[in-house]
Amino acid sequence: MWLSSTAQQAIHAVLCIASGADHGPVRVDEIAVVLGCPRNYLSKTLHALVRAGVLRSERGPKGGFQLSAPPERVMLAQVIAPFEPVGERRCLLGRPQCSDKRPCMLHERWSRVAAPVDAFFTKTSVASLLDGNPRASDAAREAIGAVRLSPRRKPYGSVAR
Amino acid sequence: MWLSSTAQQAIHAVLCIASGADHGPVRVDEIAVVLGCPRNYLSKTLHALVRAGVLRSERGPKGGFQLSAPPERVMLAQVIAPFEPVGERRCLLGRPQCSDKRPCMLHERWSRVAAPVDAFFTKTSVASLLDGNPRASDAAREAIGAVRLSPRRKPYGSVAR
DNA sequence: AAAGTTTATCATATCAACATGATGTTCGCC
DNA sequence: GGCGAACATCATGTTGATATGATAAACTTT
Repeated sequence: MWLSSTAQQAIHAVLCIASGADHGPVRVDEIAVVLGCPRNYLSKTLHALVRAGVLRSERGPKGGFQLSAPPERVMLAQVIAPFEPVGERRCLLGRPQCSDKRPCMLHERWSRVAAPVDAFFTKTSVASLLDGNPRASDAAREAIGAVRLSPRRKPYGSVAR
Repeated sequence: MWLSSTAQQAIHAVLCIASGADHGPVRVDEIAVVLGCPRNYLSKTLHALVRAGVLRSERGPKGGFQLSAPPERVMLAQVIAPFEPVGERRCLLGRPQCSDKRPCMLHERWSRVAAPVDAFFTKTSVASLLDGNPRASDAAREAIGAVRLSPRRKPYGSVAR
């Protein structure tokens, strides 16, 4: 249930990128280490976010990924949209015809529960996650593995594992 | 996102069985026609529900599937449990360590949205879906394809498509 | 006991998500 | 211009959910 692992990866990566923004672009390899996920697969995921207009990427030295808009304006829904249908109507029985007009037996009750979930994704910004959350701010930041890097130019391939 | 197609199938099938209860056991083939799904795959799904204690099955003529408890006591959570982790803690970032003690940046906000979803599944009974729902009762019943059968012994293979 | 109906199960096929490795492309820097 | 750093992409592999077809097992009726 819930999000596919790719969508989770996308959110996690975007949070990494946003939290490392003051150091300039963040590289795939850094993110991959933090997330503990395969580099090339992550690369594909990030590129999908570039195509979706959420991120900007630059190649070459000093390259990497950045948010393409201030974090206040980047919503979780945008981040997971390329990987997961967000507001799309889903019937718990899988009936394609299911709608407000032609509801299934579960439709009304389910809608009341599902709507807040949609709202969560469309209304929660990346910024609100970074600095919002008064309690557990530092702990969570640590927990997520905020990119504290960054003696850039550290010896290539020195994976902290 | 949401339920796997197998879990949807399970809910739909259980509603069929419950709504056809007064005619005795409901056969796989009938359900398969209503759901428009492959017979053998459905059979496997239903058998999983038998193993889970949600259904009882009988073989041979006059056989089929029945609820193993009155519909008031069969909750949706039980129905989807064999196919989908229900109350299991899920972190939006996929961090296994994520918990109330060691929350990720999203944990608290997400929990507030996710908890009602869990509650929906654990608190909604099959019975409440069949007769509850004052409005749209008949329409929904029709829409779901309630098993109105049932001149049992209708010519085998007469698919109403 | 034989025939017919129904669920149970096994072997296998298909497809999409997830993942890996090799190679191409663009950029900054000397 | 040439080198190396970084993203981009391609070909391929792995895995699990979904599906199919054949066969076995259990039951009812006669």
